[in-house]
Amino acid sequence: MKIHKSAEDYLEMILMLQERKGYARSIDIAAGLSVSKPSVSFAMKQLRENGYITMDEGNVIRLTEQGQEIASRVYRRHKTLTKFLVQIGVEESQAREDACKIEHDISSATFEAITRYTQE
Amino acid sequence: MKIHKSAEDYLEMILMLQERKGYARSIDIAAGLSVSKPSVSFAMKQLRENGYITMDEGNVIRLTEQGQEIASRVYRRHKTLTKFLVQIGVEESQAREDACKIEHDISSATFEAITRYTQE
DNA sequence: CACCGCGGTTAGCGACGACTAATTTCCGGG
DNA sequence: CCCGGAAATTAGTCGTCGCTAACCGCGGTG
Repeated sequence: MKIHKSAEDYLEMILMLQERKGYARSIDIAAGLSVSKPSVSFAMKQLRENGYITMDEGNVIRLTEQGQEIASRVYRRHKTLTKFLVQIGVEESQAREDACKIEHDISSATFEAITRYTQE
Repeated sequence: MKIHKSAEDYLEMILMLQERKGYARSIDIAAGLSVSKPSVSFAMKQLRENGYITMDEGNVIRLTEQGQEIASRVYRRHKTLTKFLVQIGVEESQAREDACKIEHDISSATFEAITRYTQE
């Protein structure tokens, strides 16, 4: 399975919810990403079938090792990009919004260059 | 009509071809973007119907004022982003590739911040 | 003059990701 | 015990974007 942008977004949101609330359910993801419940349901089915997440009886979603890896990578990019944008003068919420889109597109070379810049 | 990423790419490529070769035909666009002829044909139909381009009897494609505006904006972003990435240490061809994706996503606020940075 | 190739187009198909509407399942309170 | 609400799912639809196969029209050349 190839991981698409939307799948990365879903995995990232699961991680964010775990940090923020301690758990993640489909409904929370729908709210967090402003998509409909069925969209989340379908996406979770795909992620489940491909071994990126598990769902227990209470419908709580957990990341598998594979899922965790992707989620972490995307989330790290998200934070770094946001920080970078703020640093060059973009307003916080705008920075977050743009980071959200860019995080899926850039090569690791570019990400590393930005990381380097941000740390200076 | 809402202009999508793909439409932006087509318009940008038309502008690039005009600069590089003096004219743009569907077949050149297909080669430039690595897509099939029918994909270009269909895209040109949309752009034509929505007033972004014209095609003369020789099938040469020209940008209308509206089309020119979008193409220029995207192209400007493309160049600025590439320059920026190279500046922070990304290898040229990688920079171009990443710029190609980012150019569609960033807000004007972010673009302006990057422009500012690049000029310093 | 007949043929071939190039460029463009039409028709038909598939993947993906979103949506709405409707159904299922479960749980807590009256 | 029954009902209502919350969460998840299924079914069905749509829009975007790509593709292949097949066809059209035109111009140059043997």
